[in-house]
Amino acid sequence: MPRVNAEHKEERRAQIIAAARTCFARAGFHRTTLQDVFAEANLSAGCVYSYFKSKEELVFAIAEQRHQDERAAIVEGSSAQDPIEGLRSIAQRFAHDYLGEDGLERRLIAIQTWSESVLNPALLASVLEGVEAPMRQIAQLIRRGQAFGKLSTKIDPEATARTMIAMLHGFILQKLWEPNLDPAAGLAIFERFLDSLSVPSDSRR
Amino acid sequence: MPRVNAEHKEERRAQIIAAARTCFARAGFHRTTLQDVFAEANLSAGCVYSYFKSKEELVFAIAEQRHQDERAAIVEGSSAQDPIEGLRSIAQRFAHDYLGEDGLERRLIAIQTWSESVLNPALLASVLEGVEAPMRQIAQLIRRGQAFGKLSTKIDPEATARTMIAMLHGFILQKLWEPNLDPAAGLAIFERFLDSLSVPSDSRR
Amino acid sequence: MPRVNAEHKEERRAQIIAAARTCFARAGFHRTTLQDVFAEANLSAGCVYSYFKSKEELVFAIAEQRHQDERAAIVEGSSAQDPIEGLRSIAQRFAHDYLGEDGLERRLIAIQTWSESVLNPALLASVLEGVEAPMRQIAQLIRRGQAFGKLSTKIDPEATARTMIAMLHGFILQKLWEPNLDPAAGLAIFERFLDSLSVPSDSRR
Amino acid sequence: MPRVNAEHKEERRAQIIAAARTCFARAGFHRTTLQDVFAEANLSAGCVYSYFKSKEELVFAIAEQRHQDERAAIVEGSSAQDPIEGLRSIAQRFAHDYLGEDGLERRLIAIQTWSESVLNPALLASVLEGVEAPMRQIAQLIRRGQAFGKLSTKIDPEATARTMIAMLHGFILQKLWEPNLDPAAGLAIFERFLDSLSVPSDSRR
DNA sequence: GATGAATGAGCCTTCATTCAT
DNA sequence: TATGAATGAAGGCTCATTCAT
Repeated sequence: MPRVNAEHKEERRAQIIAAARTCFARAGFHRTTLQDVFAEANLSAGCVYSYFKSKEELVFAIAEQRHQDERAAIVEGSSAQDPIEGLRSIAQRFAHDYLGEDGLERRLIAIQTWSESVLNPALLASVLEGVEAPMRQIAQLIRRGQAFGKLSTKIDPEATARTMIAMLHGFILQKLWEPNLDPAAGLAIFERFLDSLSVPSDSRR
Repeated sequence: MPRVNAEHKEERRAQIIAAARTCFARAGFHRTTLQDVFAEANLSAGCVYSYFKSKEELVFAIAEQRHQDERAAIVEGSSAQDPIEGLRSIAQRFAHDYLGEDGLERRLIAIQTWSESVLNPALLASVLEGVEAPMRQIAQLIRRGQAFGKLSTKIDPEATARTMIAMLHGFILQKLWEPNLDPAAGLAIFERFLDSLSVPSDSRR
Repeated sequence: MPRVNAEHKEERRAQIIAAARTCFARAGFHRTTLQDVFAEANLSAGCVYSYFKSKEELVFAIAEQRHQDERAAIVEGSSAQDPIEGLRSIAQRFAHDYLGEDGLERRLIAIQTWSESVLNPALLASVLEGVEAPMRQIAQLIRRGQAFGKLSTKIDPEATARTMIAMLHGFILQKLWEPNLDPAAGLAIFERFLDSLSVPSDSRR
Repeated sequence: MPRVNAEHKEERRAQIIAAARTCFARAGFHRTTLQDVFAEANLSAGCVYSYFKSKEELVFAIAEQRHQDERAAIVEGSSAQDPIEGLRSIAQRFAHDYLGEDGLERRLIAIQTWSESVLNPALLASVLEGVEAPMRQIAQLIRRGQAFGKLSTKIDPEATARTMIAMLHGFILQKLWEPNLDPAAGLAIFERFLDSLSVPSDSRR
């Protein structure tokens, strides 16, 4: 029995995924050949194929990984005591990860995934879950904010959450198109948006 | 006679672009083969090639057409007397075109174009112009609204315009992922957002 | 409209099939690469693929062609007045085509087809029809021979036909294994076999 | 201890050959991958490779095994006192092994081997020996039958033996194509054929 | 001896593009 | 101008074989 265990396999998987992310971010899913990935990962075709049985599966694995990361980000925010702080925390976390200077690869993978998802049901399911999980958490935080009297009860938690997500996604696109865009301006708007949802008496910051 | 030729050429171009849009919406840029387009357009390979000298050029032409349509939409909105009404009009026009039930093809083409643009400088230039032209118009309307005392002078016209666009794009993505999504809820939020930008005394509608 | 008509297409098809037969006879279905066929046919990959949409289809087309040829051979024999002469004629025709010195390619294709047919239902159907059509014709001739009092009524026409086919196939195998084998000896045996089926009074030759 | 090792090695070899036969019968030589064989044998790649140094060698070993079995069958028949009984015994033994309901795997291996042998000199040598050894034995029996006055001296012992083998092989093919075929009818014909070779006075059974 | 992860040459197939008619 | 048969480079994927453990 060779000295290869589950841990080694997990490392290889990660190595392949990392290489694929690099390639996909550089050239997109379709323009990236698997040869590119093999070269980037320093692995042979056969080896990569023993971990992912098609290019599609590799694409899917990368989408899944993205959503796992996002879920982790949300859990953090949801644990905040103050729901407003929770919202702010989630927004900042996402803004940092996706709009920050280090987020380029993430952004590039994101848009590829979005674009691919509309033509690939399996990917769509993954993207949907990745979008809806945060949406539910945000709506939940809003509801808690309303219960605590900190957010206006006139707003619809679901629609508001949806809008927040829309703004984030829209900013991701803009940051891709204009790499020098300062995400701070966007965040400021977001704060103002949050404020607009707050109960009048509570105008702050 | 040259007029007839020019007209005929323009018709053929339109016919090819329409066929390509249909194909691209159905299967994406990369999964669509030019033979698919030839079949959809009922034209031969050679004929299509005499109008577009590569697949890339066809993709580019479609992106351009998209932005021409959008520019037309904006001009309408900018001509409104009341800047707030102008903003609302632009928002509704975009919402109708991109979020309505008939907008599916447009949405599919849009996301393909966005995704492609980050890897294709020529396309990026086209997309950028298509995004920034509306943004400038909206910022201009906001500035006029501020000048008329209808919008708070505390807001940054550019950042706000950027946010409006971001929300629209984000909703386009969501409508692609959840085709049954009712954009009305999102629009309501948008209205509330607009309201939040208005001067306090002026709470309306 | 280019100067290409149905006739031209039929010629190309034949050209490809001929090249494929040559390759398959030389190296077998599995060891033959399509590149080999392209080279032998002096055609590009794309061109061949516009006539046969997979390697399997090419294999199938060759099996079909074989059976069409055989059917033609049978029709000849069936038209003979004397049923015994008809049987002899069919046997000689098959012996000439499959056991003669020019029949090497045919034999090689035959055994490849047989071997492949047991693992490929579509091919099996083709082979079965190719075997059973002659079998039916032979049985029919035997029955006519019995009716004319020239063949013993004790023999089962179907089983006898089956046995004649079995002998032919078996000789094809032997001729493949021993290329110098003289098929005349086999034919002589066949004659003796025919005699053994004849009514006693009629011992001849 | 060396005895144990040799025994163990022989067992492993047999285990591998059995697994390979199963796979080859299921999918043919070419469609069977060695990984299929590893799985069927429950052995690792390295282990199998220490017994057979290539796929081709495995194929060859299987062909050899087949002929060893056949030789055993013949020895039995040759030991009969009565040459006619000896012929009948050999025929029945082969018919049972290759045409019986349990003979499917054997038939499938046989046709694969035949087909492969025409393209593989080493295999051809093995097949030839496998075919000619029985043929010689049968011819010998016929000659004994003639010497004993039980078979017509007009027949050519070699050609007749060859014909008997041809019939058997032909029936094997037919049984592969029509699995429900009852070989009894064929055997009856064979008996009649044998009878036809007998001296007239001796019409029996 | 046994393991099985890894290798990489090479196969089948696709499709953007060309050009003789 | 229009046709569509033909091209051929290149991509996804397989699988016989090796070798460090």
